[in-house]
Order: sequence, then structure tokens, then C-alpha cells
Amino acid sequence: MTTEAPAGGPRRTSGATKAAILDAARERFAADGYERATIRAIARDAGIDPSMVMRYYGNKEGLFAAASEIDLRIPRPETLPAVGMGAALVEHFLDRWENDDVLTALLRVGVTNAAGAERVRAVFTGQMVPVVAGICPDPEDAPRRAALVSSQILGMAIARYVLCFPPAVTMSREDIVDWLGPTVQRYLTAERP
Amino acid sequence: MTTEAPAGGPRRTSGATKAAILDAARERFAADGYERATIRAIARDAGIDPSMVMRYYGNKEGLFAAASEIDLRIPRPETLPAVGMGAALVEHFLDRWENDDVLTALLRVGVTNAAGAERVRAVFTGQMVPVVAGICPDPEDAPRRAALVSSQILGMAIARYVLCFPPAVTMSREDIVDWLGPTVQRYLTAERP
DNA sequence: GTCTATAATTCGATAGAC
DNA sequence: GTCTATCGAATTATAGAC
Repeated sequence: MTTEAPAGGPRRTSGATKAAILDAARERFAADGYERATIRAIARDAGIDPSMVMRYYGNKEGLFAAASEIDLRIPRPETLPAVGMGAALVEHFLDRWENDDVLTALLRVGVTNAAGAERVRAVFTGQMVPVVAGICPDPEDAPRRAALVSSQILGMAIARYVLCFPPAVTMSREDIVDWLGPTVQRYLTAERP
Repeated sequence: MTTEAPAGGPRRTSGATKAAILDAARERFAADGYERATIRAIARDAGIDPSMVMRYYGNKEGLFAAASEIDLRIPRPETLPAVGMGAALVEHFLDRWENDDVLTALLRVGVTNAAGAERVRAVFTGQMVPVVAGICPDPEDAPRRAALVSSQILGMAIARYVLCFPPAVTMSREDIVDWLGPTVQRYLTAERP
């Protein structure tokens, strides 16, 4: 029990508190979006006082910036199967989306908040485009191909995890990979139509 | 000038005021999302007093319900070209998205608000699924195919009109139709993978 | 490091005069 | 039909005690 700490000492370390705040923030931003996720609720979830959030992150915007740092961990092209890169990418993103609240949080905030949209664009430009550039036959066309791939990945994420269209929710992972894989593959490597 | 109306008469008709409110509401909801679109701002845009909004629509939720009524106007399958239904649908939705704020408003609110998500699901079930059922070879699979089609349409709409990925914004309509058309066509009519 | 108290806004919603 | 005035609640953010 942390309450057994010596008198005068911190109840818990600064690092642990900050991590607890970030965890709670990620969950709240993912569940409620930027406006409805209040600092009070986040602090309550983290079991600390709202003023601690301000102390550590300055303001709500700073908190979101810290909580929405993200690495998509897109596999390097060399590690992907030569055939079925599209399917492998779809599978990777399904994994990430189901195991990391930050993706949903970033998407929800990006749709409602101008600063959030800017962050999503930065992730797209910094992490998606370079990988696509390493795959597609015409690197100068990588941004456009990356946008096409992202549109399909984002669209399925919204249908399945945010809007919760029943058919999109009940579809098995395998079905989604089988349907979306060829689409992504085509966006990556097909000749321009 | 409406101020020349006879003493005691309304400055403008009830219908005109209500329409002005709905127009302003659609714009605000589309631009700011549900939480940030305030009744005060909507009333200011419409050039009336905030209390009029309450009088006509009861509360904010009622206002959004009225402002987000929408008909996707998806063409009946018979009127679509036998070959290139996918392309025709993509073109239709690009048109709708560029000429009707309600689509963006509904999408923005659906992502942040539970009631908004329910409305999007209702539009999906009521307008998208039936059309797909009239096109696809196996009507019992229409909901799933409709979800796949919607995921690609919604994803491009978000990338182009909400998140504003530069490549998605600068792409020409023709390019989008050429790239997404075959995808939608496959989701509609291809055998299950 | 943690918490109390509170300032300063802002919002949705209501009551009532004209 | 329209507007003024305002209530009550909720929010971010700050100042300062312990």
C-alpha cells in the first residue's frame, strides 16, 4: 500500500502519477472526444486531484498532446510478405486499433478539433507516407497512394470501432483482411488507372 | 424591409425564421461538431435571439435532430450503368458531400456523440443497405457489403473533407472516381473472397 | 507533491415583459 | 413572435495552504 510511505514522502512517484494521468486521459479522449473528456473526469479516473493535471501538463491541450503521442509501428516494407502486403497491413492496423486506445482517441479528436486534425495529418505524413514510398513503384506518387490506403483503413476503423455499424462490428478479422487486403494492395502497387 | 410590416405583425414569418435557424445550425454543426456548436452562435448566425431556438426546437438535441435530417438520394440501381456502378456511386457521393453541409455535420457529430452515431447507423441501415441489396448477387449479404462500401466512402470523405490530408484534397474528382470506383464495384458484386 | 478554494467564463435553459 | 434578464450548472485555470 502506498499509504505506508514514510511521513513527508510523496504518496507515489511523480513518474507513476504522470503515467496514471496519461492512461486515464487516453481512455477518456478515446471514449468521449476532446470536448467531453474533462480534466476533472480524467483526474478522477487516475485517482488524483485535477490540479495535478494542470501542474504536469499545463493545460488541456498540453495533456492531449502528451496523451496522443503515437507510433503506428508500421512494419518496414522488407519484413512484409512480397505477396499480400495489403493484407499484412490491414491485419497490422486491426491489431493496433484493438490494442491501443490512442488510435481511436486521435481519430475522434482529429474529427472535431482543429489541433487534433493537424496531429493526424502529421502522423499521416510522418509515418504512413514514408512506408508507402518504400513499397510503391513510383515514389513520387507515394503521398497520393498513402492517402488512398489511409482512406480505406480509416474508414473501416470508423465503421467498426467508432460508429459501430453492426455488420462491420460482427465481421471477423479474417473477413476484413480478405476484403480490404486486395484493395490496399491495389492502392499500393497497381498502375494508375 | 421587414420593419415596414404592420404594427403587431411578426417581423418575419415563422417558417422563414425556422429555416434560417436550420441553415445556421447545419453550418455550425458541420464546422464545429456537436459540443462546440453553441445555440448562441447558431442564433447569432441566423440573426435571431437564442431563445427562439429553444422555442422552436425545445433543446439542443431537438435542434440537431431537425438539422440532420438527410436523404442521401442514392440513385436507384436500375438507373445506374450496368458496368461501373461503383464509379457512379463514388461520383454521386462526391457530389453530395460537396453540396450539402449535412453530411459533414452528421459525420462530425456521429464520431463524438452517442445520439449522433445512432443517427448515422439509422441512415446506413435505412438508405445504404436497401440500395446495395438491390445490386449485389446475394441479398442476404447486403448489410456486410454495404458496410464495406460505406467504409471506403466514409474514409475518403474524412480524409478529403474533414482531416484534409493534402493529397486527398488535391486529387481530382476523376482520379478519386478512377481509384475508388473499382473498389466499390468489387465490394458490391465480387464473389466473397 | 497534494489538495482546497475560488476566480472567470461559458453554456443550456427558463420566466416573463412587450 | 421576439427579446431581456437571469438562473444554475459545468468547465478551465489559478493562487496558495499544508
